Amino acid sequence: MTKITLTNSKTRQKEPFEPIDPNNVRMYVCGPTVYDRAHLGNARPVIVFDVLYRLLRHLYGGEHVTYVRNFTDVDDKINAEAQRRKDAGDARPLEELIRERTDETIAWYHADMAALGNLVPDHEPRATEYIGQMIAMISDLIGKGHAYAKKGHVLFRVRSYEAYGALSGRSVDDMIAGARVEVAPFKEDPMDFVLWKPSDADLPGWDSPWGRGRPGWHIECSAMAHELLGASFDIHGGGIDLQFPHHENEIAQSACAHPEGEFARVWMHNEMLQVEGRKMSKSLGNFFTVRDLLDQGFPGEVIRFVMLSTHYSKPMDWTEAKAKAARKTLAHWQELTDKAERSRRPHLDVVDALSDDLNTSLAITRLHAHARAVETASGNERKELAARFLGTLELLGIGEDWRDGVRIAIEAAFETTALLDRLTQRLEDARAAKDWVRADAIKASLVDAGVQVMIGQDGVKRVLTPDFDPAKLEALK
RNA sequence: GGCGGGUUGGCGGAGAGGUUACGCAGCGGAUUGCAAAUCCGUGUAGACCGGUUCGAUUCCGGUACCCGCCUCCA
Repeated sequence: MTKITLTNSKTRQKEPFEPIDPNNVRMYVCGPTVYDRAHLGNARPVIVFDVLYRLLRHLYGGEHVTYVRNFTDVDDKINAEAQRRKDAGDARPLEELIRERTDETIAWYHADMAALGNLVPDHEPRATEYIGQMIAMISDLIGKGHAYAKKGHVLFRVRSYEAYGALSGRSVDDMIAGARVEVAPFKEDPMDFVLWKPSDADLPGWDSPWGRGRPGWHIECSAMAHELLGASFDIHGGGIDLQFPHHENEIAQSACAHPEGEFARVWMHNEMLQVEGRKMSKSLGNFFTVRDLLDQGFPGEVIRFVMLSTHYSKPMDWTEAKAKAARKTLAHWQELTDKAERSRRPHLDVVDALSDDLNTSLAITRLHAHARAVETASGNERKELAARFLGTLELLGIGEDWRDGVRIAIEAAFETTALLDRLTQRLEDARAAKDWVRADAIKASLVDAGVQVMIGQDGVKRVLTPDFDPAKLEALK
């Protein structure tokens, strides 16, 4: 079987991947805080780890892989949004407003991530549904001397965990010297972090041994990962920005609470996304959500393709030029696989590329070669190659809705098929009559409306391009 | 200050210590009524300075510049 290698942040090395249990390969990826629409940067880890999920499913079997991605629905940004609505005159209790906000954000997230061609993980736990497990874990940590309660807070005692900082390559002393730590009077050590914090009356809270309060950010992942995947599991993923402090703290909590396990064996971090060479930020005016792009007419698949064209370990630069090129490539590939059946035998060299630390860029390179092979083949061989090509694309989550020909769907949607047929017939007639002036005029107007016209041995073939404008076509009646 | 990523031909972007990456664009050709699409061919790349080596863009050291994280952030 194909062997996977993955770069493990924990060891900073590319290592052969050996699942703890090949019959149940387990991965956990940090999901979104559900206070607003997912931005483009949020989409990168989702797409990257979706490809990993697909690869694992392909190699180990769909029923032998468990993928967990959480929703963080306890957070001060969520509280602030709910409070804003309350201040705006909504009379309902805050709890209800929060639930409404998180519910609607999760629905958006599902829609947007589906539009990008991502599979839904096997479990999508919400933090609020695991408060009991978090409280139990915190109590356990206190019992073991790794945490302490003070003034309604519970803090993790960083000095009690020797390996703290190993994942991110930092030492506690260096970080304190670096001085960017919050000093709070109730902390034994400035690096200690919050496991539990008190909530006043107008904040969401749960009863606990330390009074009414809410969990700190990091504990949820430790609690949910343990509940759903056990004390040891295979892969933990997320953005590189989470490496510290979030993942470092997760490790500390989980390792101390469950010393019998090893928590995550392999840690994977994707690099950040940039936009036209700059950090995406509201202040630079280049901030946009996935939904913004979709609404601007970028197909989800194009966004996905651009994301996969850069290796996950490198900064990814989103540019319109890349999107344009991706659109062109995908249009061609779609044309190649039009009406093809999907084979279940993907090309091995692409599987190999993905198995080599998820080298999606190399996988795409190899797909180009396969595309050419389809193009140059004919008859049954072409049919077979097209089927395998389509089956290979599935590993990248591309082409899943091409099966019946999106082209046909679009034409039907615009109710232009009949009109197109008529115009095509007119072109055929003009050609048959060798009336080149008329033929050229018809062709030019079709091209102007965004219809690609291809004249070959067996007549006129037309393909709708992304620039297709039904209004212009109507004008040709 | 600490930690990390990057620097490859016009643009994007990989692998490999020595033999063509690949894609887009460009150029030449085939094909075509003309086109489009496609196919074939075509690129004096590897920030800079040292080192290791028979040989480095690839390994090692240093320099410069760009980006990010260390505070909520994927």
